[in-house]
Amino acid sequence: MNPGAQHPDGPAAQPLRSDAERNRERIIAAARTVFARDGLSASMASVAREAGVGIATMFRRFPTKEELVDAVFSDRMGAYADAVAVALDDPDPWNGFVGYIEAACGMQAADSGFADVLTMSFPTAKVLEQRRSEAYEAMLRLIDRAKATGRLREDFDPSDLVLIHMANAGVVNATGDAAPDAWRRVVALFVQSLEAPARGPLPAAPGHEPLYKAMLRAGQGTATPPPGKSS
Amino acid sequence: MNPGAQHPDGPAAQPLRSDAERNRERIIAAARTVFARDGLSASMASVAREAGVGIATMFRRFPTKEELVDAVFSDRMGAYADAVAVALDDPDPWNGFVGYIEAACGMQAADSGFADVLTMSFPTAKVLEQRRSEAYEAMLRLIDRAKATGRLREDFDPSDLVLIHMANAGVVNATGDAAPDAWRRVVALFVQSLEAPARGPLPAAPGHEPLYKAMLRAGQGTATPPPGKSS
DNA sequence: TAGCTATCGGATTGGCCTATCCACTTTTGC
DNA sequence: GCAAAAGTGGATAGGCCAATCCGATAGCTA
Repeated sequence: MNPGAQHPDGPAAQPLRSDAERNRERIIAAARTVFARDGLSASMASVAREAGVGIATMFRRFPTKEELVDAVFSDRMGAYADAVAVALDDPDPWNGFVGYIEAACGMQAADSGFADVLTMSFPTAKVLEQRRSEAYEAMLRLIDRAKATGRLREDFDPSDLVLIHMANAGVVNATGDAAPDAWRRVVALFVQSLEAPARGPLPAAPGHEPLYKAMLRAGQGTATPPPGKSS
Repeated sequence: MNPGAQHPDGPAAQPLRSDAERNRERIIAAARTVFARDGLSASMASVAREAGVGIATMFRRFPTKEELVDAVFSDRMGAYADAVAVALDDPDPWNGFVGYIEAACGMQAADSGFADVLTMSFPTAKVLEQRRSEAYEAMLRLIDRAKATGRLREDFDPSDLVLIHMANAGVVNATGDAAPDAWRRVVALFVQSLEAPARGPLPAAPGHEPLYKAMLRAGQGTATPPPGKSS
């Protein structure tokens, strides 16, 4: 796909040898499959198995799971950001807002790994977090536009979207293949509760810092199983 | 090896020796603590450690995790059923309904293990499932009453409560201590979307069988890590 | 109190996980 | 073609987990 330019080191720190590059792509493709099926809790070993490469190759290319997550999901997060952009183009802001929520939650339903990514934070996954924050900025505008038309309740907070993704992740993970469309009903309920006029006040939003801390903690957990943690 | 057994077989199939009974209580108390903190994914070994008993004692008393779950959560599920009963006593059915949802989700927030229990099914946990179905029956009446007053939307389905619990479990598990009250806001949104008149149609409810299958699958997973599962 | 037996709990087996090491193979540049 | 560099994957260490075995211990009953 792109010759140099892997992740953090820079555009072309050192082009990989052809077979190495091939294996790298195979690993990413395998991870896409495995993470989509099993979520981010899938093991590095299972990805290597799926890719048909040795465990060592896995760890040489992606020393931490965060780096793998970055490589696998940064483009999907790009698609997520695009969905926000599309929503911003909708002449009807409320319509755009609703369509965006449904699209975003649909992406969660289609990919367990991405469902996890949307509720976790990975500080070292630079590209991924960059895309995430692009999406976030656009989302703020989307929310403002929707509020301006008066169809989105005034007390809606951007962090509510994170909560919705956490809730949706819960539904998606719990139902899996057994009830693959259950999330649609839940999301529809959410959307209807967001339409103005509000039917009542809401408890205070958790605030960004605590939520970020929660997402961070969840992300850390993914990296390495607790080294020591007894009583 | 084990002549009588304790709970499911009857009140006192074979009274345990005093030290055994003491250990049994210690294990249950420890499990209450550990499950509340770590959810049902906590290991049997960690419960034994917390209880200060040997691993063997653990497995002798509770050969499967389901039996332990039964012993630990059947009384909490009883409290859950009581919450429904209390709600049924409320002169205002809608008020009772809303209070019940908030109480139930609050129980999830206060106990990660119980949050899991409400989204999983454990066929062999007889007492627990008995209580669950008692609660379910009462809940059906609660829903009918709330609908009869016209304040609960007509298209509300009993299975929606399961979905709400799955969503709430997602929020509770994701936020943890970092944002301990986030669930309140999510639940408030849900409640407002349930009040009549409905603001729009909903996608079809998933139906009980698929949801039950989902809960069953989740419960199975808890018992034993997949014996074999490669591609 | 004495002996029988239920019960205890550490050691152990076998599985899966993360992570590293090192002898062998492939690619690349000349 | 050929050698050096880059890359590969199996073996392996160390950890946690479920589950079982068996010598030691503690409770119960006569």
